[in-house]
Amino acid sequence: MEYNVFAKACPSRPTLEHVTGRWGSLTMGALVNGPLRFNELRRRVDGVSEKMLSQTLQALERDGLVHRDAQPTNPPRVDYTLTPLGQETAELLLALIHHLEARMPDVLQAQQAYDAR
Amino acid sequence: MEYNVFAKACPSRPTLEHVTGRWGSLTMGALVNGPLRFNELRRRVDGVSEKMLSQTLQALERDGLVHRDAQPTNPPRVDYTLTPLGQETAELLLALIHHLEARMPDVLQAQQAYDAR
DNA sequence: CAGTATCCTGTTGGATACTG
DNA sequence: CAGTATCCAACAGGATACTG
Repeated sequence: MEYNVFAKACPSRPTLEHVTGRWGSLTMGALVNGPLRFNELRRRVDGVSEKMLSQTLQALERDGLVHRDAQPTNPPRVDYTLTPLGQETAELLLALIHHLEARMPDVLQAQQAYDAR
Repeated sequence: MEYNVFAKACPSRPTLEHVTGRWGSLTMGALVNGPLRFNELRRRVDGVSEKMLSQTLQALERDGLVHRDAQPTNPPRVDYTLTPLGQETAELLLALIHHLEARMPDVLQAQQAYDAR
């Protein structure tokens, strides 16, 4: 069986969207250096709401990319970790992110040229 | 100057969203093997509407990732190409896409285990 | 062919309040 | 702390019709 993300109904497409989506990519990226708790993640992923972070983590957990470790203590403590598959994925994502960050001067220049037309 | 996509106001964040967004990633991926015309792209990126493809291409062109080459003929002919920066970016994106496609069996298994809880 | 314009619906997603 | 529940505004995005 071949998976092809360019096909509308391929099951890989939702997963790609979870990984590359607005909050998915930043969440994966934030976890690449080790486990984080819910509110630590919220602070790292600047701008995310509780609701969206929760939804994002659930989708990534369901895809087997993130592992959720809840301690039944009071107050509760939940650590989020990348699974091995998630770690590999996050590293590819980070390569993309770092590449874009490094080339932002070029991007900004292109935007100015475009807007000046 | 340092760019950091995890910061809410960093100019790199919109660009990351263009590249990784629902249609951006597929559009970049479709162009990695060479130029395509508008309707060729539409067929490759299964499910995209004219409107979204047009918007996506404009955003990517503004970021300097895609080059738009319009011939003033009748009927019109427009070729979309990746810029050198776009080509580098698309290759990193493709690495991610291919990795996910290859690991989809693991993902589907994780989803089933999650849903069975 | 390569779009743009318009309309309209569904989803995204933020704010707020509340729970274990 | 780590969420869930609810409400609502904004926007994404599809369908259709039209233009150069």
